[in-house]
Amino acid sequence: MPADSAPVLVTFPDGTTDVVPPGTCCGDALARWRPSEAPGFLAAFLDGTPVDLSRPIGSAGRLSPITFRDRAGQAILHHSCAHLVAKAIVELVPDARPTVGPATTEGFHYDFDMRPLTPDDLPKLAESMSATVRSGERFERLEVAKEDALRMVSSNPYKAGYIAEVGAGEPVSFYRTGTFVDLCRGPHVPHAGWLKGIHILGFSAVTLGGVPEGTPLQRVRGVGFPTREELDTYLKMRKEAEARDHRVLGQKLELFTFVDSAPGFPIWLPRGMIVERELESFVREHLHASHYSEVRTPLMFAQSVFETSGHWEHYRADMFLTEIEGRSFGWKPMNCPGAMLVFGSRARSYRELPLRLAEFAPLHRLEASGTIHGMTRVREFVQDDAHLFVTEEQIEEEVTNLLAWVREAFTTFRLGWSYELSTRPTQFLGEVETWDRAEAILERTLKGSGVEYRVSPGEGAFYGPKIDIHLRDSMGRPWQTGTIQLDYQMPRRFRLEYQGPDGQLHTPTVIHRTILGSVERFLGVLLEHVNGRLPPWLSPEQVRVLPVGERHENAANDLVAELETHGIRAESSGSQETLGKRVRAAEVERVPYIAVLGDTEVAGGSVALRVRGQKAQEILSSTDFVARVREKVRTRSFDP
RNA sequence: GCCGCUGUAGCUCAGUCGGUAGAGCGGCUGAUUUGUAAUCAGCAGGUCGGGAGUUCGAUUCUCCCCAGCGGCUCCA
Repeated sequence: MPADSAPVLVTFPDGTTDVVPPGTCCGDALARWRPSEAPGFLAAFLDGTPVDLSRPIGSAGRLSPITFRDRAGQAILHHSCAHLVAKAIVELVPDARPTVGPATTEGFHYDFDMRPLTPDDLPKLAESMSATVRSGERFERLEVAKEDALRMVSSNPYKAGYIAEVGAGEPVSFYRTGTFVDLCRGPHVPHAGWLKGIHILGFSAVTLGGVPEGTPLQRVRGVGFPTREELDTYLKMRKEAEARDHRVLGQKLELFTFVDSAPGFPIWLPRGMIVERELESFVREHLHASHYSEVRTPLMFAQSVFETSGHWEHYRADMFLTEIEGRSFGWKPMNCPGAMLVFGSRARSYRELPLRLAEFAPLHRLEASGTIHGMTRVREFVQDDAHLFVTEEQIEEEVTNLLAWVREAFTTFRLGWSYELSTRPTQFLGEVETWDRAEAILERTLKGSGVEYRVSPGEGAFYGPKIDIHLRDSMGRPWQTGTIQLDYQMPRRFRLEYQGPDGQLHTPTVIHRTILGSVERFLGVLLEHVNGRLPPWLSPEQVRVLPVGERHENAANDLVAELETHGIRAESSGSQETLGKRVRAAEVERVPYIAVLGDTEVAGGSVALRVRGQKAQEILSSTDFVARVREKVRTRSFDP
């Protein structure tokens, strides 16, 4: 009996086994194992490799199902959606040349070399895709020899390029959906009927490989779900996320604004300024406890300072430059040069180390016009910045303390964050050995602190490796906030020295670090995270006092005065409007505490308290109320 | 910076097939004195993003610029 006609032993994830006829496909084998769940299987792992359900099982092996609940399943479904988009595009624009269409974290995109898309194309694409979904056409795998594959894509140099990367002698796979055939590794969902929840989110031009002068490709972005209902749920969530946009909230809550004549330069409004100052106070409290000193250095320096720091060579393109009496000056994009000058302002002893210099100065960076984005990407911003001058032996302890502060700070805001270790870039200062040593220290510290982190090779600053902290906004876009960077170069370039216990002069190492990062960006992300409902300690207005009627207005004013003497930001809202309307206004304006005063309260020296977001009221004495608000603010409670 | 789209009152938006614009919210005034998410009425508010062109006439059509939005790239 030939080997390929012998029954095959299949092992399932629960350890059970089955013997199936040769040539049985993965889908059928899985259906025999779990008949009731089989309709949810969209692909399979065969010996750990993702494959189509239609893949025949060649020899004994482990088989497990993939569903949309699995990360891998989502990627497979999303990628299948990308094929549907490509099919629709090619039908609409026959000379469009598809390039790549990967699944992404949220959905998928597909890039095409074609004429620019317009909004009018979208309904046509949607109609075409839904016709394919209705047809339920199968995703059919074709395996061909490399030479044949190259012939099949002769009109598409992009695809030919991908095939060229396939090893000699290896077969190349294509997938056919109806009349559309696309080069693809697979696997795919069994048929187009799986893609009822496909939706195009938008399109845009992208430059191939990030090369600005390259041919722009048209990128179609989308999401996909197995059912229409799941898509609707997603779109609803997305709409809610859009409503939490910090640019909208910032304007509604009168925190900040922008004008056309200062693109990328935020205007902090009075209420926003309160939040900004509270954030700074939060940081300063920590700085004080952790033995930092605060300094303030010039916003501008002559070119020579930036030549010394290395910015002139490595960062000039992103700096605002100006000329003063014929001399070239630059607006500082970072605080480090100033910190170096402070350290160098007199002779230093090893007894002063670690010397921790904090600075909250405004920084200016000439960000490209297409990149500025609300408060999260601006041209002028303030960081909770500091430079720690240390001996090499002190680095690890300082970085460990910083990681602890990261944890404390972000936990206060109930924000989730992630770490990224960025290593030596192609353009760098100093010696490779120094970089290796610095990278090793950071890695050791991260491991020692027991945190998860991702490594980004080549993404370090030009003067040293760094640990970056990332947050995500309401739309899931990642933003870098904090950063901890090691620097052996700048102190040397500024000829900084301290006298060691050995009587010799040594060059200190510097740790550049900011935890919240830019206060602007941080507030932007935070606003989206809390949907504008800032914790009481950060709220510009902490208490709104509402007199029920005219005769309660004096009592309301007295309560506001009482709150203010305790440092609580309170305002009363007169009685011209109905109580319902004023309650609504306070809720819409995200005031954490609403205190209503009517006959009962005035008579009893109490307030009817409505906590933001909670319909239920509570009657308590005004003394207790004041104490409660004070306590929530003092402890920086997240919830009111 | 690149590609596409958008730009009408403080905000959200309608409208003008080319004949200089309207609503709701907000603001102001008045009436109402209200018990927990929108009381009623009146009034004010716009060189329709800026500039040029076509036209008897441009907010509307064309071009240029500016800004915003979505991506790309880059970054705190």
